[in-house]
Amino acid sequence: MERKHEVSKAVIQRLPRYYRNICELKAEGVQRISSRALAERMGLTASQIRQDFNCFGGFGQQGYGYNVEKLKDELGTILGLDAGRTAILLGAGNLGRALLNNFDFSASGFRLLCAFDANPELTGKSFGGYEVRSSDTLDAFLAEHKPDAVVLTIPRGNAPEIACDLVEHGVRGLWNFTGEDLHLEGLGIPVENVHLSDSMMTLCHLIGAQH
Amino acid sequence: MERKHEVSKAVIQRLPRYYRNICELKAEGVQRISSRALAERMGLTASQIRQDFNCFGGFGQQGYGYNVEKLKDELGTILGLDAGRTAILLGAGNLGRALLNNFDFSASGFRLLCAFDANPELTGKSFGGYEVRSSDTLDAFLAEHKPDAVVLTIPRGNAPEIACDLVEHGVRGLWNFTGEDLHLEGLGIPVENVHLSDSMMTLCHLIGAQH
DNA sequence: TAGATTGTTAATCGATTAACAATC
DNA sequence: TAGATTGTTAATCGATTAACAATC
Repeated sequence: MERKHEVSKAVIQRLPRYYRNICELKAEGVQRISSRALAERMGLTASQIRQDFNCFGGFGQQGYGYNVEKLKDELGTILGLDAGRTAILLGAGNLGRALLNNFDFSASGFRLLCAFDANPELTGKSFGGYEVRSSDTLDAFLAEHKPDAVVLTIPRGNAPEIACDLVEHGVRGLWNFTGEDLHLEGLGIPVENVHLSDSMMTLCHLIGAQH
Repeated sequence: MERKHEVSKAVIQRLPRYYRNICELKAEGVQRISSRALAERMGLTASQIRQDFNCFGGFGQQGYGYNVEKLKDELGTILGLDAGRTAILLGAGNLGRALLNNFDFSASGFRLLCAFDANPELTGKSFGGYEVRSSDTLDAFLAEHKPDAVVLTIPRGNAPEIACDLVEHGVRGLWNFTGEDLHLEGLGIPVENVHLSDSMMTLCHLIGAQH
């Protein structure tokens, strides 16, 4: 279970997809699966799957394969889905409200505590069951509840300053939708910069590149 | 401008990010930039940038660097943003409506024609200026307007069948939000499978992996 | 036991980086 | 011209695949 050396970024980025597929298998009632069968299902090679899993210590069994239930638990633990992480959302505009209303935070390992917005008209309202509080109360909230992560759905502009400020107040990770890439790896703070348009542009390119 | 051999997936996935940064530079009034300066800004190496750009033919100038305006145009053309692609959206539920209301399709190279939904209560309504039509009229619409891409925001379940059906009706690319990975590369159809939760799970893992 | 499939080492492949001649 | 910076080839690095001994 202890990982040897550093696990490469390529492997880590495949973990959620593994987890998703294993959850599907479990839902389908499958109890065990070989690297070969999983590879076929996911469009990977069996070798790669075994290499990837072994970054975190072997949890298969020779001659048998992988127990689906156990694998799901192991992957969930590696991803930290059971670590009880907490998050808040900053910026309850269109995008922020869409996430509050629709995104299943708990399925991604986070308990969302509440949202914050500078617009006083939103204060006290709720979306998706999450209360919007005044930005004025943010610092006090951070000090008291120490959320692990912040979902940044504020407009771009002063995003870098706000991000630094959050980190200084103890925030340990950012899910950044501002459109402005943030890089706090130097501070040891992971950031996921989300750019939906990147994937749509890639599609645009690939459509043109069709033979 | 003609590309030699096949351009690797790694390069293609960096294109939107290049484009974004070059647009920012142009907005800042910068007229030329060297691979070195761009590398510093983006956290890459100058070597990689030159290699990447040269996949599509050199558009720099020795001793000078890259002209920002020209680079923006070249990257835009490579991405196909000026190719006049069209798209429709299928499934005007919460997620579909959030995209209709908020996502800037034209900035990603697509003119969104309209949306479709099976729910008759939505027929005729508009979101973000896009009309929702009855799914019953979809096939006729596809035959007449031949959109290049479909934004799939229907619930998962029969997504694979619907995807195949769309492709048979001439659709050339999918932006897939159903949560169920679609792989139509075998048919030569590019698909962008979007999983927002993957990035949130990765963040969850990385927060736990902090030293 | 025999068959199957893992864990792990070695080989291959591809992508990134370094170096430098070409040239603006 | 001299200086700067590209385009491109060669070297390095890392990730993927193949192979196989270990073992359930």
